[in-house]
Amino acid sequence: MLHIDYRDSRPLYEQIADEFEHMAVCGVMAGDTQLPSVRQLAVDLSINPNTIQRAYAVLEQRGVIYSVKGRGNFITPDCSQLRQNKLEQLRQQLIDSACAAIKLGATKEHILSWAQQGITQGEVIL
Amino acid sequence: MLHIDYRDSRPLYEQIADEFEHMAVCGVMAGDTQLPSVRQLAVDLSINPNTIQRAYAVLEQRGVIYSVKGRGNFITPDCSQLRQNKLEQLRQQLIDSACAAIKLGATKEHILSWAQQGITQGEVIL
Amino acid sequence: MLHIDYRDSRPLYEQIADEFEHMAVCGVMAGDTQLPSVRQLAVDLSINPNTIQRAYAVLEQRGVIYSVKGRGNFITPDCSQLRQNKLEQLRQQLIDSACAAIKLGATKEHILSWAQQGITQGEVIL
Amino acid sequence: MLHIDYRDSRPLYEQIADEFEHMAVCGVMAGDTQLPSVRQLAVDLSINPNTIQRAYAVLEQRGVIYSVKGRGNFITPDCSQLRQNKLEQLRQQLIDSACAAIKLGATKEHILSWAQQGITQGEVIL
DNA sequence: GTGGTCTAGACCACG
DNA sequence: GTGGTCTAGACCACT
Repeated sequence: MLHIDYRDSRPLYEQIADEFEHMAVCGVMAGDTQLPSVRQLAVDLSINPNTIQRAYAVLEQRGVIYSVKGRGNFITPDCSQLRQNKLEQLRQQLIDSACAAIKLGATKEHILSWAQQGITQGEVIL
Repeated sequence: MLHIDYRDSRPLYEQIADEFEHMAVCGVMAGDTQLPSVRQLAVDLSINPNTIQRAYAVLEQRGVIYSVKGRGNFITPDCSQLRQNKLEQLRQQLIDSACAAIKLGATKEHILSWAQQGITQGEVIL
Repeated sequence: MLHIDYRDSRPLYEQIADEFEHMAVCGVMAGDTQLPSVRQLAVDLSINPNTIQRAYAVLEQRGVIYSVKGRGNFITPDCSQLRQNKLEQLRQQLIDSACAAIKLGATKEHILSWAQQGITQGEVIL
Repeated sequence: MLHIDYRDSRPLYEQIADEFEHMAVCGVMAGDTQLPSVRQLAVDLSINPNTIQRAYAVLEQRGVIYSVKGRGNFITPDCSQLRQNKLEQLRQQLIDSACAAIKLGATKEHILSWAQQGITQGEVIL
């Protein structure tokens, strides 16, 4: 089940889109898997169908899903590109953080220890 | 001079506040340095004074500056706390990036190399 | 066998109709050739018979096929008119593209080289 | 004034977006030119503001405009990339038309004459 | 005043 | 049943 946080400053449609993108790119939802229908998800989350519709439109624009009129929305089969983009984004983010921390006086050892911390944290959950 | 980017999606007041905070926490502006007056900065940037006022309010709320009625706004002298907060924030961000990248299949070596890249990048500019 | 692309944004009935029209106008299917029955094609493509029915209706309306009650659907023998229409359509499309490209600053040489490219591409496949 | 065609099968928001994109890429609207406000254009065209809003969202996603909260929407200054994309699109379209026409029996001379026709048509209007 | 988000409800096209 | 478009009107954030 999706988790929506009304106190989050991000719009609802973006939260929903991000959650599905995460599931798609992580392989939790395989290619060609059908997403819940706009109307069904709307009642499940107690959210207006238009908002769900918008979330799905965003996902289609991002290339995460494809939509077929009269049939439904489905995960795009080839996710390798999506994963690459996501990794590149994370890479840039990590570099930026490290760079900024150094400028604020963090030592090289600090940074590497944080990175190590993130690594073990990521492996544990696997 | 401050740099404002109208094409940035962030609100103007936030851009201005972030720039001042960056200068304060990096030591570019020392403690008790006086900030430009609301009106003066407004005409310099060709921006509504209300926007500047709000930026300063945000900075005061963040503890980056203090304001003295009738005199002006000044950088908070003790920046160590601010720097600590900022570093903690960067640390969490770096850990999150590393963690997420691992989950997407990045290797331990990748992460450490990226961190190293950020370190050298940060040192170069010093 | 017909090729259906569920990720295509065009409706299924249109994809099917276009494929048959293409085969008819190119001579791949000769005049009076019988098309597969609605029910048969429906099971072959795992598609709702209504969709096939609609595709055939579109083709009949376009003049590409004729239907005989109780016998089936057949390619219209005289394809010269269809081919003329199609060519006229392509001609207009090509002129429009060239015209628009010129307005955007493309040179006369560019256009002619593109046209030449299309020509060789079309001849190669023959 | 924009021209909206209710008999066009394309959605209204797409018609509006296309018209503005055309004006931007052709230089009719220079960089940083402000577009009419969402509400104003809505009353001018007697169209719901949401529809205009969506058209503008599409344009922003395409990189044709940028939007500033509280100020308005503006044409993206650097249009060179947009023009390149548009030209590449026209190029592919022209090649496809020529290729298809050849396959339907058009002669090389036909194609070149059509291309020439498009060229002169484009130049005349300049 | 500006743009952005969300809700509610209608209508159409597709399968 | 499905997705897609449009209208009407509300509320919020920003300048």
